[in-house]
Amino acid sequence: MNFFEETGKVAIGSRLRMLTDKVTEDAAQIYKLYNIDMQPKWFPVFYALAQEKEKTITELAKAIGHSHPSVSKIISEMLKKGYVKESKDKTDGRRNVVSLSKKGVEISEKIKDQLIDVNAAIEEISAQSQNKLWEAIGEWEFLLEQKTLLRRVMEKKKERDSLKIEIIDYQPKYQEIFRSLNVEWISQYFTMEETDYKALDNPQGYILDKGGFILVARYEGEPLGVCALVKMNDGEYDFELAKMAVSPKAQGKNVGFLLANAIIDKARSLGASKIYLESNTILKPAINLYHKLGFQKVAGKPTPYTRCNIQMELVIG
Amino acid sequence: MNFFEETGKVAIGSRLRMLTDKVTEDAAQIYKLYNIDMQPKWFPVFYALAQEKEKTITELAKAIGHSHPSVSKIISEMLKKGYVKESKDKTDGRRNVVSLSKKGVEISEKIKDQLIDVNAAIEEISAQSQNKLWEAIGEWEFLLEQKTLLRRVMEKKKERDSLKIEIIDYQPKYQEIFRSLNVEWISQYFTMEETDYKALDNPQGYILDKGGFILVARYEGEPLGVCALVKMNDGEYDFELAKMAVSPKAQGKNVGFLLANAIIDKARSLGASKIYLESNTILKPAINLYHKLGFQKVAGKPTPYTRCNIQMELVIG
DNA sequence: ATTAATTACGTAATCAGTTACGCAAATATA
DNA sequence: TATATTTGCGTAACTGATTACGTAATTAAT
Repeated sequence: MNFFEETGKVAIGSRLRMLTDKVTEDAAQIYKLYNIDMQPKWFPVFYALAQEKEKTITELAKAIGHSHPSVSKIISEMLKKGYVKESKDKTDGRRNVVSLSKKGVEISEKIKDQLIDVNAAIEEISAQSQNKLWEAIGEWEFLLEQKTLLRRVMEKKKERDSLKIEIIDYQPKYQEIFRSLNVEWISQYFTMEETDYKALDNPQGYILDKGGFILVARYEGEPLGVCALVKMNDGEYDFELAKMAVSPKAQGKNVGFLLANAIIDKARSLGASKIYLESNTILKPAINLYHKLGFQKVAGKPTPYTRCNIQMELVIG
Repeated sequence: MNFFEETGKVAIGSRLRMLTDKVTEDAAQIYKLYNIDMQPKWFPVFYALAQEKEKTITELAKAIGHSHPSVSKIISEMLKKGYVKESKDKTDGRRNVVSLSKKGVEISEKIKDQLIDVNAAIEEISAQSQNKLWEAIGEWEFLLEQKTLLRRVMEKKKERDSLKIEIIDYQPKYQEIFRSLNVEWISQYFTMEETDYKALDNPQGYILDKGGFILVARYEGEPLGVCALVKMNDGEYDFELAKMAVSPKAQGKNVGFLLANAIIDKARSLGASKIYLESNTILKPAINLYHKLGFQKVAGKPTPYTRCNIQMELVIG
């Protein structure tokens, strides 16, 4: 089980928490050292009020990055100590405008020395370290703002999954999976049609022998996606992309994208210049995928499928 | 009140907390992404067990840096899920030995991919930043281990206070404070003696005119500490350090140290080679101070004070 | 062999935050 | 003008941690 030993950096969350605790734990005693009767958790609110004089509960919450009930509670505690005073906003009766009381302003005077010393202590630690914590936090905040950890992990997962997916040529043993995967989604959203059965029951005769191709996507050896390139006897298009199906088991693994990409490559290698496809706008993820791949909406082509309500083409560059 | 604007770095605690929150908040969803039924708070325990196979509650608590009740609760939750199993230690009936169950081991297999991806995501963030958070945390942990934030702040306070303290020569207007500060501590711990009154009621005649000195420490203009150097008619010692008194108001401000240091300098500038003093072991802070200044215990000198149970001397280098 | 101190650990109470919810005031919309 | 939506904020319930405390087992000291 020593696999875990190599995955150290996932512990960054824990390490951050522990450091936060260590930095924070002395706070109460530091106030005592300066004879200031204040709870550490009040400080951000206090600080915000000292800077801005007047603020409503919600403004304070936003300023210090807490929820408003948290601020509400803190204010009621500080009120009991007489450090702040409340007053209703004249023009907006919902707002509770909070400001430091005379006693609060006195405390803010007393606290100055403490802030100077704490600041000096932190600067000392910074000066003694090679790596700048303050700046590093800033960078992490920025980077996580740009893209959350969840999103980054999702990308990494997709990347790694892609490596596990192999796209291979159709073989007769895949006829069953080719059929079942397609039947699954077609009958989920629509009903199977005559033309479907022709292609799915006899891919060899109906697709391959006519100059088309079928590709299969395998994930860890298991076939979980299929896609066909049907030769078209048409002056305009070389192939039709059809019978694309991915198992629900493989959802979110990028199988559709890899499969479609491979089939386009195949068409390109065969000298095709234009690919056609038919779909239905109910199938939003599919439409998005086609769009991402460069397909553009076209109209006017006759189709044997009743479920077709959108037609698209891709000009191969 | 824009003073506060300049004291930015005290906010390091808040910034750390917020970053911790941000890094942590996606955790639950990341588990969901991999279809792993686990609460984020279980992970450290899980991880520790995956590395070491068997551990008691207390060992786990130490390993993950939580309190033991916290681990106790987590284990009982994981037990309900069937991820761990408990068993009493045979040789020590108090110990609750915990290990992963079969189901737990299965989860640990499933979780590997997730760890790889999370790790990759964190490495990506690290690679995109100039400042190294991971290393910076390590340095801070080390530095705070060496000396806590509280201790550092205390030092800064002392430094700053020292600057505010001035040591000046005795003037007649300080006779009252010289008397009252000494009476205060003497009568708190002992009773005033004949010799005390002589010196305190008439410092001019009893100390200064005989070739002695008195120094006064002022904190923000207010006299809060006194110390005398009494000329001795003795073949061995030049002066006696006596009547040192610091107001309780100035406790913790290093006044005693500065005062004693100044009086030793005074003696040195007068060509003294040995200073003597008398005290009582009840007065621990005072004895510590004398020790810190280099005074050594001696014995055998006759003394007029009944409260004296320790005698010390300093050889001036 | 008692007695005292220490250790392991579970339960209870507490704490500092959160989310959920509901009321009232203000604002937007029909 | 009536009605719906949004906003401000307080209360309540929950969460993940803590400290405090009690009990039982072990170890040390007399």
